[in-house]
Amino acid sequence: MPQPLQQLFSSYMAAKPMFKVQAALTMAFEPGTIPHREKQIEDLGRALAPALKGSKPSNIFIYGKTGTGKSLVASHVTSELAKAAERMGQKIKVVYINCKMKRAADTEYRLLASLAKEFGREVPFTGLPTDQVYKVVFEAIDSQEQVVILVIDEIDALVRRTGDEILYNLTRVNGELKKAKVTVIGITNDLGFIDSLDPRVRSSLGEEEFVYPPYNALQLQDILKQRAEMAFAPGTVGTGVIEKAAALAAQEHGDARRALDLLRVAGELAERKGELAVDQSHVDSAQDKIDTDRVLEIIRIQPKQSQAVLQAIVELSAGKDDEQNHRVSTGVVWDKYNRLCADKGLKPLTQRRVSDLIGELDMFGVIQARVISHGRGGRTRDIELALSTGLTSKVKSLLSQVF
DNA sequence: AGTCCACAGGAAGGGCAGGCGA
DNA sequence: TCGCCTGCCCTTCCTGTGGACT
Repeated sequence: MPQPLQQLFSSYMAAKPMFKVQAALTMAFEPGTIPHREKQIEDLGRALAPALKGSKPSNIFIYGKTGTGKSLVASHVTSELAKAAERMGQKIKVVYINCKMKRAADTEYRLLASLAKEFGREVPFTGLPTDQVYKVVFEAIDSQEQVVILVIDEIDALVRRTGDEILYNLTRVNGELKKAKVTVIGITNDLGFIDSLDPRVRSSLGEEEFVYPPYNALQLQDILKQRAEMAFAPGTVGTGVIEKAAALAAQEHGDARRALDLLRVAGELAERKGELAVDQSHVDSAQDKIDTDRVLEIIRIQPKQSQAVLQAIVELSAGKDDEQNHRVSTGVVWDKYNRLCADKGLKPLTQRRVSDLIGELDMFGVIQARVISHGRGGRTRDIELALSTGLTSKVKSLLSQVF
């Protein structure tokens, strides 16, 4: 092995470690206390307390933007509840399901299959009629006297994909159960979500509603201080680092997840450079790195057709500044995409489908597509790349590897 | 006020792969 | 092996629409 590499490894091992417990800077980590969510914890606890007497708590809906502590509070309160129940000899089972988890709970069937699994029943990945899976799940739940608290995180993702029938069925489940009782806690970051539901589902699921406000910069600082103390070795966090990470995250609608990511990545960058402490410049670099990594990862995992649509948009945006300065509309993208497909021997999709793919890319934040009417020029989307110049070139080289 | 464009976007359904029980 | 069921991706067909133009 070459000598420089040996040196690198030795100095890496000799360096004082920056992190004590790096996991403390992730959302999944549960700190003992949750700052600035005392009221929300108490409210939720109060709402769920009837379960300790064996009665069914109201169904609950929790709203709040990303990183406002919804999932954290829900998991904290439900696990404390489960502990209390154990102490008091009451049977409470908490099931947490995240609907954004690919291939776990993003369709009605998969959600039911995951539920069945939680209760120790195996259901094949696919193949069974849905009503049979419902039957398996209901039987499993009703196998003993218990209160089941079903926490469905990112519930809007599930409903968007599969419709609200599943929620209707879940909220009506109590009529069919003899021994067990089921309470549903729905968590979403889509504030308009409940309005889009069937009125019957809305009234039964939204028996209690809580809205979690975003954190402000000062609150984010408290959260970061608490986590940084657990995560970093003493004296490794420079002055102003926490304040800066908190301020940047507060600009993005008070997202605690973002704040934690910034701090963690800043620490990783500093450690990789072999520095003794994190300083404010590392937070800036972390901001860039997080954005870049997220976008590139999204693009990388897109299906080929979606990548081809993006490639068409990238090429059109590149030619936008010179003489033609044409609008990039759905039709223009579709033409370009068709030519690209012909070049690469890819079977082109219909305009209808491409229109949906454009919508998806917009949702991911890779492009910006606004529906706009040009009068007789028709109604279409105005499409532009939503990437910084540096990122655009990285995206280009990523796409050129694919095509 | 009416027309008309270039789509948006909803609804229905086809075809496929994965998986079941008979 | 066959018939049946599912999710997923896609096409086909359709109605709806904002605003420039007549």
